[in-house]
Amino acid sequence: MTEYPPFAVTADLVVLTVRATELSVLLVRRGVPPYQGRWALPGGFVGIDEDLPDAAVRELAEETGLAEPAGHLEQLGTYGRPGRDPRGRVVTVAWLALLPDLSAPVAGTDAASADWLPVSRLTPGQLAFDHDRILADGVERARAKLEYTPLAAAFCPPEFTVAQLRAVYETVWGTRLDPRNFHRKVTGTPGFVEPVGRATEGDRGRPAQLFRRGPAPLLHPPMLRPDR
Amino acid sequence: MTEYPPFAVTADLVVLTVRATELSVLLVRRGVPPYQGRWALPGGFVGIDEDLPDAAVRELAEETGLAEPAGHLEQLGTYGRPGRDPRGRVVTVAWLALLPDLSAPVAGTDAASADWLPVSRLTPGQLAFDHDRILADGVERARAKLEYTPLAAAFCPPEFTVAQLRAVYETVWGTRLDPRNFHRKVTGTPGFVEPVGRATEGDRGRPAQLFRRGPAPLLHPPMLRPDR
DNA sequence: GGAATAGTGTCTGTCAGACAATATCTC
DNA sequence: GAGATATTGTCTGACAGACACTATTCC
Repeated sequence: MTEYPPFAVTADLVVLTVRATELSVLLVRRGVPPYQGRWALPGGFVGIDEDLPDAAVRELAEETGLAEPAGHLEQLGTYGRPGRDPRGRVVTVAWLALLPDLSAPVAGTDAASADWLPVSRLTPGQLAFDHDRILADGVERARAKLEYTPLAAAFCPPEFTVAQLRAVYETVWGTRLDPRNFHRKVTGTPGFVEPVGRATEGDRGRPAQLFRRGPAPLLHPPMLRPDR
Repeated sequence: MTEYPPFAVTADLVVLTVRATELSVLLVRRGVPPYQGRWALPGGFVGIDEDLPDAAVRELAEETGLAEPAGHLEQLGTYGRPGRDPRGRVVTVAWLALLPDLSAPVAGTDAASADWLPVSRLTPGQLAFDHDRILADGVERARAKLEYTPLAAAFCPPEFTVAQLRAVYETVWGTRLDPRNFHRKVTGTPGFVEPVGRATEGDRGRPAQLFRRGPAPLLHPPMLRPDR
């Protein structure tokens, strides 16, 4: 392999969640140069014998203390502009993870502090490397995928109400949706959600039915985003 | 950089076109091991100072003798399973290109022979490396994108008729579409296509109006694929 | 004129947006 | 009961599928 230009390959993660009406991203504060002290996407180098998805799952587990089963993980894209990392030629494979609100403090094994930050409160140029761009691409991918996949449920706990699911759409899209039309759409699309048979208790108002994520891989017809 | 595991990075291309009612892919016959004599996606190593999109454009130009302007090029995904390349740890960034039918023989600078092969006539396991999988992902991406983008026009020459555009959809999707409903949909969706003001001549039947690709980046509402 | 292809108009069913009405809880 | 939230139902307009019909060319 000495005949081919040597690259380093990293796996970086755009981990999104919905908490308290804010779309938030998991960021770590860098403890070492380059970009020491700056916020960055969690990630790290891919092992020479490690498969790419395995590296992403490993980094996710290391940074969130969470195994993958809940939520959703998919490849987002690969970023490799020369000069994007001052340490050398580093190509990063970025992954998009959608998780329910963990609320519990993020127990990363890394010494560096990690925290959830609302996407709306980040300013361009605030993140290390080209992570602004990667984050923007991840958010846009998530917004688009809510339209034609049942992936919004990945932001919810295993059992959720229609209102919780609607809050996900409203938060990620930054719009308001009519609760009645949304309810009809969600419960009327085959395979989107499945009724659990139980209802919430103790909240204000009429108890809401609980649902689980359904088996449909795609939404037909899609959930339409207002405007556009 | 000696502290990080060394990878080789390649750029591979899924170049699709529509010719004579067949969705076809540009393949090269490998002249050297590994997989000598087998068909493979065109591609090659990324230079140590070369940006990833530049490498894709360069490979496309080398293999097709064509500058990019016509058609469409986007990143498809990155494949890096250990063992996918017997030469060592090679991660490949795959790109999807959609081009009009060049018809002219492919004038690649590579000595290896290159040719267009109908996607439908390839059998699993026929391609080198994991290129079967990459090709399948590319075809699926193209099929999906025809639904919600005006990208079908990337398969057409700069000026085209509604019937030509319909033939693209029918070929890529493998379905038949009602010419009258299709015409209404295409001409009625703002920004999909723009009339040139001239018509075809010399063909059998009533002359058809010519159109150019319109400015809309997305189709709203989408073009619906029959069944599903 | 006949065959072929382009384009328009009509009917109907599906579905989204607007919103009234009802159900069932907490306080 | 008042307030809040969930759920059902109704009306209407947009649009896709089916398909009759007209327009314009080549032969």
